[in-house]
Amino acid sequence: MVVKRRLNCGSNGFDFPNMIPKAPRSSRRKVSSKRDDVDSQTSAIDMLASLAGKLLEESESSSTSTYAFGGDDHGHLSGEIKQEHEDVYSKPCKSEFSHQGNPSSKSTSEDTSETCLQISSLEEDCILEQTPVSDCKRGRGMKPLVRCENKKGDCDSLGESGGVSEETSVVNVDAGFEQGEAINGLVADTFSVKDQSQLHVQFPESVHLDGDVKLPPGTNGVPNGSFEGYGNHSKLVCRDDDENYCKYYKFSDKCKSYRHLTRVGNRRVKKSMMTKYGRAVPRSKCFEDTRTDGCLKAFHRKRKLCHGYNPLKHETVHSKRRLSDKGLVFNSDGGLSSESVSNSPEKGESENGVFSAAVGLHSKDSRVKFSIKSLRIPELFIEVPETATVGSLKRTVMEAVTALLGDGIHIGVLVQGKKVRDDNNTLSQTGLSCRENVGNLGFTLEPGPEKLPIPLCSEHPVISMPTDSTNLSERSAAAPVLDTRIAYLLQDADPVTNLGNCVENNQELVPYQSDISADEQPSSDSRALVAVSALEPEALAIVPANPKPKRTDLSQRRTRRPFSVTEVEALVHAVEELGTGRWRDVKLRSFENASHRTYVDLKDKWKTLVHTASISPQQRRGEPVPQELLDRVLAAHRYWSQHHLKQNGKHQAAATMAVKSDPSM
DNA sequence: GTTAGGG
DNA sequence: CCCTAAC
Repeated sequence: MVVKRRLNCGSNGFDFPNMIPKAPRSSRRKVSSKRDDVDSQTSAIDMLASLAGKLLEESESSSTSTYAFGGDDHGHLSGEIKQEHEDVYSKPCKSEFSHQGNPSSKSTSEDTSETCLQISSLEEDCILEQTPVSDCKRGRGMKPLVRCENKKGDCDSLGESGGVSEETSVVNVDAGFEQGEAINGLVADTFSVKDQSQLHVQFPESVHLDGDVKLPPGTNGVPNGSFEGYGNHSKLVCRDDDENYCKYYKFSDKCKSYRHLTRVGNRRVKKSMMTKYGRAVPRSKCFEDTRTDGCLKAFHRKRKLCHGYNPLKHETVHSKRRLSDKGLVFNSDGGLSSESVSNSPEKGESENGVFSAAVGLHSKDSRVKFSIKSLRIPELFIEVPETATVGSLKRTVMEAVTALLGDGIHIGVLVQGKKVRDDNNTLSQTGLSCRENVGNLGFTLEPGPEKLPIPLCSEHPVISMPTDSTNLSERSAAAPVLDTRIAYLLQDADPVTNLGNCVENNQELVPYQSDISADEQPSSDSRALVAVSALEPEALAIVPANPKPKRTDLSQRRTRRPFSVTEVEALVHAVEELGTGRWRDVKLRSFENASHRTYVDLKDKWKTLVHTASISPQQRRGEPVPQELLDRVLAAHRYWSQHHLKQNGKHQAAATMAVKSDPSM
């Protein structure tokens, strides 16, 4: 049988954690009062659960996986998860998965009595498919195999739809990445983009399951990884005993089936509904905020919530792109680390991530022909919230790649490891006229040079090591406050000398926004993004092939970049001296290097500061601004309000005087 | 291009 | 942060 269920989660696709039922419906209602309307719909999760339940019911003694659910007094689930190492693909599913109400299921799986639950996230929709194992083995994008064992019947969905009362929930997720790279806890393996590009999917520590996840001895999984890769499959085990987390987000509307079931080990977690590069939230669908802290409410209030607006404070999708081990790392928490860029496109290094510029160079007559096999996309590090769906992940990657190749990226040329900066030189002048140069030519993808960010300040001189790819995620995870998006700085080293240096500037990058991207990116040359190793003519077309990234709507709005206290202080100070109404001067005076702060921004910020200072502290949100600063804001505001009046009066008076004294006027 | 103010 | 009007 093939149970195909469209969850209509829009671009959200699946929320794996949410696929695991965890609490009795009764208790869940407590968590979410708006679930009633959901119950009427047979959720895909129920389906999943039932299948998994069946499966596990039968193999409960097999102890391949034990997810003991237990409910606490609050209806929370508790339990432990043990990793299952059996390869679901190498092994036939052991359950019959005959789902009630879907007798047909048996027919298809009759021969083997094996059925796997196949979940495909396609395009805008989420599709759950219950298919025979054989189908499960088909190489498709993402094929999570879900097995659920629901102990104590806490997995109501399981029990309900599957008639199973005791089982364990284990979601085996076949990452489905090319070549079966598995998502592995914090770091998913490479994601092949055009064979060579790599995409590392990182799940922030914050979204990892807490210590209740037990890994069997010998497991090399990440302790708190929500995904543990093994072989070609990543297993996702979730445990939910935290109501808060459960309530964190909930798809409303059509996405009700997706509830966040995982628990986060600590509160440093940033939850995100949006991806950096794309949307974790379907454009046409919104999350239902069930929290009371207003954190999300504020977000939700944004009218463009579902239209690509990125609430940075909730962002956990960290998109980074870097040049192999020494490249750039873009991350969503405002950081961009320009790791030492390999300036020597040596051949044969593609395996370990070093981009190679294996560009075929042929010299015929006076013509030089290039054959670029493929353009390599730099490593893309994308940190997504566990609530992100596979579909959104795909889109995120796609958008990231698209953005990379968009007009925000320029092509750089490397000859013998050196960047050719003079575009006016001929190839022969550059040394590209003979066969000896084959292999010495490289191309890089780099941000446009026209917009170079400038160091804002040195308050957060965070420097990460080139290979410290996890540092960013850790740092973000460790961010004490949800919206600790600091205004990072950037060491604007000379592009040339920058090569080989490790530089991080925490400029926020929004690659999918070409304008922003280009704007934010530090020195261009140091940010060579990609190099090539190529050879397929069509690959070359990649660059021009993406003339129109989906940024039409995404680039509409700039990324929100909350002012840091430091910035506020600088603003206040400037206004104190210059007064309001001279925003351009304020900008030039104190934010000249903050390319992302326009004088309009400063003006707006001042406006909000005045407002903030006027309201009670309880009503304030976001990163708290020292009262001292707010006091100064009010003082300055008052002062200049009067002062302006005086000035205006003077000016008017002066003007009047001038008119009167000047007959020509 | 700036500034001011509403959204 | 966006948009627009006004200068």
